[in-house]
Amino acid sequence: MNTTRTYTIRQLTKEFSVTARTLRFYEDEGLIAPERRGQTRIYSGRDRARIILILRGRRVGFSLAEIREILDLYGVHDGGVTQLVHSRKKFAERIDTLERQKVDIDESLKELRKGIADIDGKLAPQQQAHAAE
Amino acid sequence: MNTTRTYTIRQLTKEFSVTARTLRFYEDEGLIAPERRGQTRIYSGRDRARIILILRGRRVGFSLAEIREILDLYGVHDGGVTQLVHSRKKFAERIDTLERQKVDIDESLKELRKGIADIDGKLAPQQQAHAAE
DNA sequence: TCGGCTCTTGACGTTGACGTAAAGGGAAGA
DNA sequence: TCTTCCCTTTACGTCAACGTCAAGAGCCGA
Repeated sequence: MNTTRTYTIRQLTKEFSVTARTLRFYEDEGLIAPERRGQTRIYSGRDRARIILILRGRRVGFSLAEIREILDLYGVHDGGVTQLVHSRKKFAERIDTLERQKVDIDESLKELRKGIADIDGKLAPQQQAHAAE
Repeated sequence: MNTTRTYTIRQLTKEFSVTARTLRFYEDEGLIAPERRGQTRIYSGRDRARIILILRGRRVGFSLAEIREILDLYGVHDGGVTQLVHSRKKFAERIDTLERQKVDIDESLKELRKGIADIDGKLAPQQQAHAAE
């Protein structure tokens, strides 16, 4: 396959709508480690995949420290049983927080939809044909 | 009903596991406006309800500025049609971002569960009875 | 009356996640 | 060769969301 495909920093900034500063910052923080051609960074498909995970983790509210921890977990699939059990626990913790978060989101959605319903009620006291956008 | 029930700052900090500094900060930012008995803050049931909304908004990743905007929307149920339509649009925007966020969360959950499955695979190559915690 | 507790208002400090400006290198096209 | 990009590092700046003193007021039981 094209596991040999590489990317420049500029390509990735455009693809993901982030600045070069951001990608360099993630590198400083140890979240990615692109190779170099001379000075210039060369991002592999693996780097790109990690960036996708990082950005999604960010969108769901994880801090970069938490994201780094999760990324590290994916790498530790060797190591002893103790390590594996520990990693499993960490994964389970993240799953729990995300599921709690889904509940919060559903609650918020309920509130917001109630807000819309209230408005629609005041917006169409007599008439009827004005539901969808 | 007991709409007359009031709360001290200390009670609320304990109930919601936040510091007094946080509640005062939210007041400075215009998110709540408790009354005063002399110098001391007296929180009403309505204040408490707003705090619940604020904390939940925070958990789902809204900034305080966004939360304040949403809270303001709930107050503007008067005003002209233009206002109402504008509020409705804002509500709809928030709903959209939350639904996109649910997708992100589901994606993350899939990844994390895959991580657990991988670990379980390496953790029990021969034996079978070792699933739940 | 005196600690001790909780409340208050400043006001400066901190942390995370970058933004932004300065100064320079290398390649490519006019 | 000169200008123009895009790349780099270094380093100080910024913004949100509080934390952390400092200094003082009010009240309550001993």
